[in-house]
Amino acid sequence: MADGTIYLYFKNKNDILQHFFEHKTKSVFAKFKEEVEQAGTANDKLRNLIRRHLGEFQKDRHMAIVYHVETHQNIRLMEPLIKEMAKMYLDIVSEIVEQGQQEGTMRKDLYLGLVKRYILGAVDEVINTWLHSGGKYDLVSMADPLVDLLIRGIGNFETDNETV
Amino acid sequence: MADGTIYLYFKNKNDILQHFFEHKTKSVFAKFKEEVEQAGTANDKLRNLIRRHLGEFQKDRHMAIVYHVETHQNIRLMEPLIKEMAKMYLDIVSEIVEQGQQEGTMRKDLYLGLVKRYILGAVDEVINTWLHSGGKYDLVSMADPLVDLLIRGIGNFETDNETV
DNA sequence: ACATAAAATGAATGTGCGTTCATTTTTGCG
DNA sequence: CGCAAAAATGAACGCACATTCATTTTATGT
Repeated sequence: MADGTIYLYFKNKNDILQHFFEHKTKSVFAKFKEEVEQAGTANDKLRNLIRRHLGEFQKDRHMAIVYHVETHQNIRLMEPLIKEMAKMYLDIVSEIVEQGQQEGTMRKDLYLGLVKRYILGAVDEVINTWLHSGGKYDLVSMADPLVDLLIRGIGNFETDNETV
Repeated sequence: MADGTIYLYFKNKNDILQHFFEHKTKSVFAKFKEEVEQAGTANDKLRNLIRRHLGEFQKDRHMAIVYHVETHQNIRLMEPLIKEMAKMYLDIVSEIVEQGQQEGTMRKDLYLGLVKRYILGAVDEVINTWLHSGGKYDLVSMADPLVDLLIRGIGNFETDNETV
């Protein structure tokens, strides 16, 4: 494809990014929701979500790079779209956490906005590290240890009371 | 200051960033270490570290912006310096976690490399959200709730056995 | 096979940003 | 002051990258 060809289909670079993200976002979030629906417990939903999140970014490195550059730019070309994505992620996380709270498996005293940043931040950093390693190792294998951290934290709170 | 003046002191833009980060990194990590030394328990050290981390980024918005843009660029101008910073952060986190493990307040089964991404990712995301909000609210006030999440996670593991 | 429309091409142009350097301004000292 | 050295200036340059458009290539229908 020649340099100018793309301008027959898109207005400018911003427009290209806009359409690319809009398309990709729809497709990826549909998959996220699928994963969440397929699982029963909130913990399983979170695990599936993050596995899929890492999986999709591993599968499409170009998307991963553009996403990471764009979301951390000072002046973002696609501010509204990125905000919409953040909102969608918040919704998914909220749904999972609220279910977990009803099940009694997740804490009641959680500020959902912060939990979303806590989860998305950790996932993004894992992806970022992977990207800058040149994508040598399997990204999805990070999912389970990461989810374990997200749910249990780094603190040690003995689970069994069998200490006699 | 005129456009060209800075080139009397630095070779090029890369050189400017290099020196800026080198200087800033030294100063900030010195403060981090101070915070860690001042606290007794591992939990307190982590809380101090993150308070100071958020505090320093809040105090110097320009640094925060450049840091966030640079560390997420595809081709990073200062790859080695950024890697060095990541290493320093890993060292601090490792030191804290290892102390916590000896105290019995932190889990023994932790992969330190992942814990570093888990912590740094969450902190970075909190800063990123703050930056894109225009820095309207107090960033440091996020420290305590965030540390609580990092240590305890989002899972609900009843602490008291007084049920009955 | 030919005509016409549709699509693609890539050289040329515009633009923003990093960088240079001849000139101007400021500083320090007798 | 006066004068030389040091520092600062900002117009001008160059380069990378976004964009345009006259021309060429490909597709479609009769």
